[in-house]
Amino acid sequence: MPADAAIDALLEGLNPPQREAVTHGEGPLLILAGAGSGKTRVLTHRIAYLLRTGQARASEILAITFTNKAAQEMRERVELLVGRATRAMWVMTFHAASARMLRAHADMLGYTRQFTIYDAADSRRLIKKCLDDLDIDVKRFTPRAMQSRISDAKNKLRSADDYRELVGDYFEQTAADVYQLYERELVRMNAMDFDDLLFRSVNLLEMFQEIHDRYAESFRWIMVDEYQDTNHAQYRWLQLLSSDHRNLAVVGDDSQSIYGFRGADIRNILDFQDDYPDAHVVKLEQNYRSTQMILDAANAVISHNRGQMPKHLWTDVGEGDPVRVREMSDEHAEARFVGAEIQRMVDEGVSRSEIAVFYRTNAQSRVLEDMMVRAQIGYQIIGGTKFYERAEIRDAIGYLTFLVNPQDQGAFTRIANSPRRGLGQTSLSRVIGYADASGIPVWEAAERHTEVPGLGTAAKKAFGRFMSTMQRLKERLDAGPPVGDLVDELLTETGYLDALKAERTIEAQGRLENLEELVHVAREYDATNPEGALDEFLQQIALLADADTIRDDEGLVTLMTLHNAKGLEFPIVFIIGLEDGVFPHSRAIEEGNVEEERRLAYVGLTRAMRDLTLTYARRRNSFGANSYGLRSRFLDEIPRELTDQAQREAAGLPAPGRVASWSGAAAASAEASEGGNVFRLGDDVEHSAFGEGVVTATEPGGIVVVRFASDGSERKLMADYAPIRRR
DNA sequence: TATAATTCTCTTTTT
DNA sequence: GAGAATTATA
Repeated sequence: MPADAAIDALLEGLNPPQREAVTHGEGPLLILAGAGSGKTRVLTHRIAYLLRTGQARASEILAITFTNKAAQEMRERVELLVGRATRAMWVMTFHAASARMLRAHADMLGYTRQFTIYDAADSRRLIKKCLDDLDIDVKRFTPRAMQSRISDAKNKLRSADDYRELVGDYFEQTAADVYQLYERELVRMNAMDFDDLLFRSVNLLEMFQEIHDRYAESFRWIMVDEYQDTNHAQYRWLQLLSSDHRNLAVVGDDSQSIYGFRGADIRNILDFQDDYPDAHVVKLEQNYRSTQMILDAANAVISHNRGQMPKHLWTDVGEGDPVRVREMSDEHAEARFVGAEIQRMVDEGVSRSEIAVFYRTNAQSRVLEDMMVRAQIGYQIIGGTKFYERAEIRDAIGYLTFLVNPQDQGAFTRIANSPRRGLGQTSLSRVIGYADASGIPVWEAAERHTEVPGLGTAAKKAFGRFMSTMQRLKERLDAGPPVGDLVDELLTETGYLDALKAERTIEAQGRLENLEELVHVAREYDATNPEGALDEFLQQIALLADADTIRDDEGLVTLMTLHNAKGLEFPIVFIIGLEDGVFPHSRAIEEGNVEEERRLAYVGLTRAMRDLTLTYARRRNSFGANSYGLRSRFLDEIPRELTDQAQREAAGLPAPGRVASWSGAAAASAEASEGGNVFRLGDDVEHSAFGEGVVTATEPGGIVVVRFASDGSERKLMADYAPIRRR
């Protein structure tokens, strides 16, 4: 060990197992990192250590994450340790690294380097088209189901032919047909979907020895984050790159494997030691994040899963407060309760950015969002309807895509008649048909519209105008302008902006603003990538994840799904909708995937640093109809002494988590129909003097605690005598 | 060919 | 209950 002061500094402050992982030299390394055990710290310090000790050069480092945000964070933290050398490293997601390799060697696979990356929606549209072309009933064989089969096959590195050999029933037979056509269409359009990025880069490494050797020799040190979420394609990808030198260090936690539905194979981490019998294994079990109460609750829940790798998370930050569990009458009361609690905390000096609310499905965010707006609490929602899924943004990107990739019929179909140019379904099909028949890019077919059989005079004229605009833009593109300028000009020249302005509606106004935002995004890209090209910009936004849009320290409460919460931490966490059927999700229950849901619960619980509140509702409106749920089984897996229910019972209150008995509910509704003075948590009330408020607590003796909107004050009132009524 | 009206799905989770 | 997809109408 070199007695270098800089190296000592690097190891300072690390606990013994962390230090072990950082200083491990050559050979496979498995780091089992419990939640909050400082794995990013270990990874970044390991990279710095390898450089400092002269074992590795920066260009030999490949560090893989799942989201751009995680990659960005890792890059920044490594840079703090080693400075500029970071630039020579590949610190990025699986998909970004794959795309980069594929761009360099696209021609080897029959693609051009301008290939389009299709996101899930693009891919589904193409699958729909394939189904139509094959004359398959999309009611029986939904594009969605087909997409999931195809994606599943690709994640297992099965080509259409491979898949066909394994086909069992008629459904799979059909899926094989669709897969085959879909694949052919993708190649023809010079496009790849997300799964292809991995699949095709594995192809590349397997088929071309010299390319394989080049990358395998170049990346002598490979590090992988969130290894428990890798799928088979990613597994093979890593194997191809690391089998020569075997310097593969993976970090993960089997208890946090939550992407099985997307093909992640938990066996990758469970079997790592079988794959590499000489692997060095380090367990990080000291948690630096949460209180003991929170950890105990999380440990208790996860212990109901079978076959976990044994580990004992512990902390020395202290006992902390019990986990709060609250029952609400419905999802609105639940949202109001969360809002009132957030307001109370903010009044006590908590920053909004310290608070997060998690839920199982994106649909649950709506009620919360309504509440946050009404309560005027600043918030950010991660995921759901995404910026890049809006029609106008997709149109703009469609234009850019078509400019870059003249073979992309999907992009062509999208934009040719947007704004309206009198180019309907029929005319577009004729041009595409001509392109297919003559084996030319659709761009060229549209240019040669005079040769297209069956095209009317009006359509020919419209195509002429449209394509001369596109040609002008293409020339502009070839001059290599900043991407921001190009987007701006494109929207003007194509008449897109004028068409929107002419609408003079509020929606159109919103769309214009969104497009302005896109121009802004492009200009930011230009600023950070002075050499950047349009295809790279397109790749970057295609591979953007929801999680990448999370902003820090903006005084905003963060609302997101439990999946998006992985890897994050917040001092104060609310998890809502803890009902069987919601969480665990009904579909998971049906399919027998409750263990994955439980891991998701574990992920959620362990995000909280000091304050954790879990809520559930007796009644919930889903799909337009009321449904009555039971509290989540996960709640019952938390020992009572870790929650505040036991305390509240001791204080003479009915345990709030247990009021679910329907005698209580019946009594409450009877009271309500008589207009009596029984108030429940989350009720909106009106006081003749203080105005509107919400019930934040009830106490024995008919006392209710009400927070008033007017001044934010909280007052205890006698329900029977105070001048309040339910709104 | 474009719009308006009406019928259907749909809700897990996402790189 | 909302959005997309389909169908009817101009």
